[in-house]
Amino acid sequence: MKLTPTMEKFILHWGEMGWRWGINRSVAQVHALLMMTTKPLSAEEICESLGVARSNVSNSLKELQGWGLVRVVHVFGDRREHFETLRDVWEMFLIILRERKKREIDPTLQTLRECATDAAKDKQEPPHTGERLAELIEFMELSSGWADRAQAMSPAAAKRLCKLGDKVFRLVG
Amino acid sequence: MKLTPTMEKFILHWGEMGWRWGINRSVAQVHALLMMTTKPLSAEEICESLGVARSNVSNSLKELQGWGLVRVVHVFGDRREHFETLRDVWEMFLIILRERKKREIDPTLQTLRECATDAAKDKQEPPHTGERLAELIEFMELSSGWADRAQAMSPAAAKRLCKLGDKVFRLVG
DNA sequence: ACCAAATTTCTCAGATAACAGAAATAACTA
DNA sequence: TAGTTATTTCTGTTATCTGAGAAATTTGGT
Repeated sequence: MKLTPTMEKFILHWGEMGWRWGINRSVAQVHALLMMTTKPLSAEEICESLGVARSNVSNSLKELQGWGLVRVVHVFGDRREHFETLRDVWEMFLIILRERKKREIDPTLQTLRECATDAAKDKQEPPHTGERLAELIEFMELSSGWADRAQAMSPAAAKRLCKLGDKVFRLVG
Repeated sequence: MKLTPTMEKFILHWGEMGWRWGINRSVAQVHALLMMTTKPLSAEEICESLGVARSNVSNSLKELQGWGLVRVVHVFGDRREHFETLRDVWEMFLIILRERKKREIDPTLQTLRECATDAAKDKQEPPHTGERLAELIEFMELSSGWADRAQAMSPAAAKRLCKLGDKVFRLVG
């Protein structure tokens, strides 16, 4: 698996971007590599292609499987596990949306609600604390609702919705 | 500026969440603190409240001003600069959207396009590389378009759109 | 111009995360 | 069951990030 210059460039950039969004660089790079290859790769091949340690690849693949972005595939005549990522960008997007909602929005909403009830009980608490929290909660609840509806869509429907473009925004002038 | 338990809890959580999205913990904490206070705070006060070094606060505030999330305010009879964040969650959201688009989506789109033209030139490049890149580019372009339209909205319009909820999704069945 | 206060920049230490390599475990084959 | 290969877990090192404190600079007042 010798990488072409184009692939290298893409992998480097994807790693960097993933990192900016709180994803480990190696994890993002493994994902990028799998996106660029059609055939499933063994851990060994990923390792060689990216020039990172075997153990690192193993952990990155586990992480990506945890996100549901990478699947194990078996190849005839080969004991080793092979790995592939989803081929549909839209499906990937919806999965990431679902996971980040579960991992970040839901817990945040819960914390905010706890804070709000605490603030309501505690007489020491200045009144604006509750107000600010209420605004945040409203925002997060609406985001949460959108995320739920979005992830309930098929990838094709998501694509269609995006393509509607201006029509959607015209709903609110 | 003694913090109430509720504020502390919120600040800790916001710091953690910001960190998961690639924002420095202190930066997110300063932001959280400013969200929870109505009156503008001096760097000194922020420093004491959060128990971090003065220099750290200085840098965090610079970072937040770079995002456009924090503004300098002057207070009568006080030489020192005071800081406040936006009071509207929706406006904050739109600003973050705009910034992240500028910092991450736009450069990614540019890199992807460069990769695509490189791949088209290079005869060594397997054909599926170009196909995959084209899919990614389409996705990023649509995202980019949505982000542009969203950031062109007023915060109030954004809120209205979110509240429409199901109606939007029914556009695509 | 000088002094004092405020702010920023610089440097360095500590904490954390990333990663390589070794060791251990598991899975398959004969 | 022994031997081989694949995979994971563990451990220690390296790199990176974070943030404190000092030093330098800027700003404002007299």
